[in-house]
Amino acid sequence: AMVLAKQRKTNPRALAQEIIDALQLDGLATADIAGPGFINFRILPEAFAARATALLGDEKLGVPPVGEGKTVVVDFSAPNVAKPMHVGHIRSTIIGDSLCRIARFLSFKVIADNHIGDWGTQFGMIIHGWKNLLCEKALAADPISELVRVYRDVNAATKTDPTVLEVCKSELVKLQAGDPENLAIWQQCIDLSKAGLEKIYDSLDVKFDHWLGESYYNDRLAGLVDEFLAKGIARESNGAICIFSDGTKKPEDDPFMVHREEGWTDNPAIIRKADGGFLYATTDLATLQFRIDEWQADQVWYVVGVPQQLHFRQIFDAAARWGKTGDFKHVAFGSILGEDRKLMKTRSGDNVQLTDVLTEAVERAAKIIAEKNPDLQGSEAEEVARIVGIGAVKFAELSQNRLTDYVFAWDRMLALQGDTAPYIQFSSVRIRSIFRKLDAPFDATSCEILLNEEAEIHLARLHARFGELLPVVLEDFRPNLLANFLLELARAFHSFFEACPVLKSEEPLRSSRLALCELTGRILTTGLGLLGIRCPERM
RNA sequence: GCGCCUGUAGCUCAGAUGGAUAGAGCAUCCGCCUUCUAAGCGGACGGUCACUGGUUCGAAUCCAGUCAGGCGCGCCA
Repeated sequence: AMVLAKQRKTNPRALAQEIIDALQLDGLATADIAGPGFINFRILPEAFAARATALLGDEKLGVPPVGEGKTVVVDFSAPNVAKPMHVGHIRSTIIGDSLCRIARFLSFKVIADNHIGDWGTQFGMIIHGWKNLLCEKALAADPISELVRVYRDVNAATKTDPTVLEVCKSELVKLQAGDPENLAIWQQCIDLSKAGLEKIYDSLDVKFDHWLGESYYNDRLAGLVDEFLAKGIARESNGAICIFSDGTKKPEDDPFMVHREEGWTDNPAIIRKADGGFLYATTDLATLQFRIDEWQADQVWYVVGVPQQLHFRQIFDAAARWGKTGDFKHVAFGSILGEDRKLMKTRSGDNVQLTDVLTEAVERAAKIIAEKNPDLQGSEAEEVARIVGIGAVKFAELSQNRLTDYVFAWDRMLALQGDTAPYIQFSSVRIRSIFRKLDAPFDATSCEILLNEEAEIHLARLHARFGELLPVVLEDFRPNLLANFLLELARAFHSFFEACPVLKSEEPLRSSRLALCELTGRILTTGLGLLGIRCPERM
């Protein structure tokens, strides 16, 4: 009551008492005054019990359909073809997939689009290498590695021999002009790369609705530039076609202005090079147009690293001037740094590959399973190792704030102890174990939840929070809030598990506790599912 | 030069709209398996929230400045 008391120039504690006297809490809570004028509401256990009981019959677990009627396109992962996915790609892929799952659960119509880099200048080198350096055997064994090798060798050759660079450029020009041979090579590269990518996405349990890469928008780019010119949004400068500031914003808020030693100066987005080629910005604008016009997108979320922030500010600004309206968000994330605290560069080549991380994760999980639960054998043990290992990697990523940079470290990414997915999965396993011991089928919908022990009340309090939390997660695109909530719920369950016997308690307590277990299990598995993490039956 | 992100326990990190004694995990130490899976539970230890000012009854949180790290700023993506 302190803020209000100040406005009214009255005593805060007295005002708090007035407020309390006027309230009708109807057995929902008690209220009392504390400190300088806080009003503390204590929700009664009966109120939490009623809430939890109601949730037992709710498919959506109290989550409101805030996305009803809205279409959102989520642009994430977007690797370049003919290059392996390294650990730097993991954030976009995992965060983006999780946002898709959460948005769907909140009743958005979600379109997951993998905007792969399948039309870059790198194809000049790849095609030249394909024609001259390709080893068929190596290509058959591991296509992406061979493509990378070829690319690297050509790239190295261009450094020493300028004629190689010229040849590469002419291969690129031929490709862009529609030369059948080069197009065929290009198409093969795409197909081989996609097959490799699909394998990783399968193991990560990540799915896309579309794979509309850069090449898909090729034939729209020339028209787009013409339109920007005709509408006066872009103009020629030094031979290139550029979008400049429209002068409506203060320079410091204008993505088309930059400050250098000499003062504020133009910082245009280039949509056509002096040589006639198109760029990243051109493709992105064409892509945005397509998503709005063809897919009727109300929102577009770009799950792309923080270094591209300026690019997206320019794209969104240009789109607005172009008349493309919608709610566009750059869901930026911090960088994964190497041991030297420098950004992991794609071109440095010695980055840790994503497949190696995933393989190692599953192996470490398998080792712990063999140690902790030797009863698990064969294919079941392998399946559990995959669920636990991959889950741990995903959770390591999703449980932290997306904007913080971090130094890649195996042990941190692969931790299976502590605040990790396995901790949460284990609580779900304990719940399933209880239900396996049950002699008769249990129907929670006809149960009433009773709360007496502190551990029970704590559980029910968390149950009530799930539905409130999920919309907040999407407000700022912070799946880590969900991850942290699930840790809290799992922690609360483990405490409950130690303190409150379920099967050995007397009715009606037994049914109540079974219902608490069922509700907890449903929220845990649903919540982990929204992070793209599965729960095993046993572990 | 200007802009964006980050700075919290020995280490790795949480801390939504400003609220009361700043939280987890790892590590260290002490307890708990004849009871539903000990990948667990209970407890201890550990902090000038980078620094300096300001706004406020109240600041890790908002504002200004300083320092440190990362990133970005015309024809790559």
